[in-house]
Amino acid sequence: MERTEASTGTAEGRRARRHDPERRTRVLDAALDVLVADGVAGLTHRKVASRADVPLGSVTYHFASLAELRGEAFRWYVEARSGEFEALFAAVRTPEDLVDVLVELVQGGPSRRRSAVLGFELHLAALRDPALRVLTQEWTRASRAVLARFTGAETAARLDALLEGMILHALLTTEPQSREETRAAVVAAVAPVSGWRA
Amino acid sequence: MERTEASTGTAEGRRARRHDPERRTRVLDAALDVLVADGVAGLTHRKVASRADVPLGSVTYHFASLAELRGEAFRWYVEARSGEFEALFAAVRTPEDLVDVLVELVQGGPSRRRSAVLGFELHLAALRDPALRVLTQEWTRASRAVLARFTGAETAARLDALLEGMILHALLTTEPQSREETRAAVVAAVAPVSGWRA
Amino acid sequence: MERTEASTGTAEGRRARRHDPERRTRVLDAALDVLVADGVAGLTHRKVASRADVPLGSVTYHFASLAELRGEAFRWYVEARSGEFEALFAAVRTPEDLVDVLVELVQGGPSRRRSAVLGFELHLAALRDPALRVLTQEWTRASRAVLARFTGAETAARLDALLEGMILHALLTTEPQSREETRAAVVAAVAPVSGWRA
Amino acid sequence: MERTEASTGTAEGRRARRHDPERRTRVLDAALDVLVADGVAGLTHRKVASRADVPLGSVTYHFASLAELRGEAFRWYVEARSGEFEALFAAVRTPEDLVDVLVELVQGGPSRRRSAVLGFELHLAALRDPALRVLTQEWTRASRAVLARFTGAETAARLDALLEGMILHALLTTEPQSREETRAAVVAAVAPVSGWRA
DNA sequence: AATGAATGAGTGTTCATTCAT
DNA sequence: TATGAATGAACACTCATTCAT
Repeated sequence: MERTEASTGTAEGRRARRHDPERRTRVLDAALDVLVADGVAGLTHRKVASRADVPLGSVTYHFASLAELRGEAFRWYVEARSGEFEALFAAVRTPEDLVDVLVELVQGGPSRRRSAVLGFELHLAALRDPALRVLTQEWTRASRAVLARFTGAETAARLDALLEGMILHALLTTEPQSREETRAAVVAAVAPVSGWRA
Repeated sequence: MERTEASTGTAEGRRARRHDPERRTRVLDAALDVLVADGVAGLTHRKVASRADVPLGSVTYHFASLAELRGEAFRWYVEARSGEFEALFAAVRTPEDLVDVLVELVQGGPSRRRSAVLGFELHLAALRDPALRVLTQEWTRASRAVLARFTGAETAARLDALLEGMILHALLTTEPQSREETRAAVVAAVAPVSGWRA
Repeated sequence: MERTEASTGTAEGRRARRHDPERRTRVLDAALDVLVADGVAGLTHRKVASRADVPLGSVTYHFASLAELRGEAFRWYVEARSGEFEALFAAVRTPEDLVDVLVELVQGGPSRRRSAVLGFELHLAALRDPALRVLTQEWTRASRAVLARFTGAETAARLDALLEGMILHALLTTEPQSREETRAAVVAAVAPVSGWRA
Repeated sequence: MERTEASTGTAEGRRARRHDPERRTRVLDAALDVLVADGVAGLTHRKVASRADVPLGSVTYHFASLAELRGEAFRWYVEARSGEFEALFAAVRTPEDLVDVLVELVQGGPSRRRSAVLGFELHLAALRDPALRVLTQEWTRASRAVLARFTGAETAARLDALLEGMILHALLTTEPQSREETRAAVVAAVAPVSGWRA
């Protein structure tokens, strides 16, 4: 179904091909929009259908249950975010570069908010849904792996925790931490790095 | 029921408190139980009533809306947790004591799980409900104040973030961090303390 | 109950007498306010209590049931309105006076609206509640009696119907009838009066 | 059910109408039954569902809110009644015919009661719901237009008001007006007709 | 006499899910 | 393949009414 390109030369095949995956991802994107706006609690077939501008039946057709829709949406998110995360560090050459990127990660404005909110929604949902825990573990593993390339595994783990906490606080506070404080915290967490590896 | 009539002060106190507070706090405790078990999304009048073993109408009588019930429950939790948190550090005399307490905070088993889950539920809910943000700010302020007594304000802030992140990871991971790693991370975060203050 | 003045010379009787009726009528007035604002369907103990600024229990204490409250409120209204109606015609000396008063009755602005709305609420409620029908009959009898003093019984009946219909239309229309049309209609209905009687 | 499949035009027509209109109109009829029996105040989804013998969900599916259901039911009623009203006057040839029809309209027994009750319910509800006022205006316009064909606009308006008032009184009184009195009132209201037009 | 507490019935509405087409 | 119709369970909330004090 996913790779029958050779066999789907007919008009019908092409049409189906053209419609279906487009639908699916549009629905998943809409689901993420709803998750950002209303949280896991507010995710409903109807809201997703409305936001994706597809019939209600289309959502239930593509996703057997709401749990599946939620899971697929979060999977879609983790994949996308892992890629972005990876990309962020592609240009890091020096410890200073690393710090810059990490500070930007925490202080990142509204553009980063969506991603951060989805991350915490996923973490909290995973607390009760083992199927989602696969995703949080994958995400934790991936992000630590990226950090570990520069800092080693142990520092990566604590750095990861620090970032998570700082981002959560940044989302909620009305008096945001100054860039300097954030930088100082990041530097302190990265500092113990004995040998630079990038 | 918990006090004999003879011991309950004034007539007003007796009349006003005969039925109410027992009910109210029992309902709030039940609400927290539901929040731990099913999250903010799963908080319903019915579940709370059932767990508190009171009629449905009793919940809606004491709390005008579900939002109010949720808010009061979280307020109740923040108050209680602030007290516990404060108490944890009462016996801290040396930097080593401080580290011990913090490690215990992160590694703390099932007993701490309830509190941690409620904390994250509150944080996520506060993202969308300004009324709850008052509580997260109060909680953040209070916990940092306690830490700052030993470490100074700036270190307290980053320590707070680190703890938050580590606790969140601890809740979700299947391969918990070793006590040594946790200790190392905490020590590193506390280390910059120039002058000990306790 | 209504005429024990001679026997209630005691302090208790006096106190009850002094507090009770004040409360009662304030509640009844509040009930009429609610009836005007929200209709018979919207009449609830709580709304009445709130508008009268008395405790909920006070309403249920003075009126055994919602039906009783409704009935007493309407009775209060009919009594008051009958008096006003009577008074309106006190100064009528000539057929021209009569017409003036009737036109004013129909065209009467917002001041008359409250009364008109209550009247129709009562009529419609009486359709299903025989207890209220006593009141509509009393009101119809009283208003016709007043009119009949000037026009005779038969003309009074049709005049009454005409007024009722015109008032109802006036309440609902966006393009109100001109004063001249109203006057013409009233004159035509009064005209057949062979012999003037006032 | 009312049409054989062979007679229902296009495929689209058939598919779209297989289930829906039967349901929808059955629900609307049931809603009118409830309105007659219990008034606007007594209109509930559950009563309607029960009377229409459909599941509760079916009512909320077809009508997004109770207000919509109420509005659609009244619209349905106004359309039907306008037709009936129109038809009543189809055979009118002389002023005497007109009077006969009008008298019948007022004196009309139980058969007319349902219609009259719905009319007053609509009028009272329209007092508070602007959406319904569209319907009362349409109904007033339509009925006056019919009358005006025989009497001219101005007489039609006052005739309309008179009829409304007489019908309302007829609904409520225990001692109904005699046919002769009704006839006399109608004749007097129609009399001013200068030139007969039918 | 007066009232706050309490409760169970009932309301409008939302929703995930199923199913016929 | 895709979707509108349909449904029954559950929800937050309102309320008349009862009752202990």
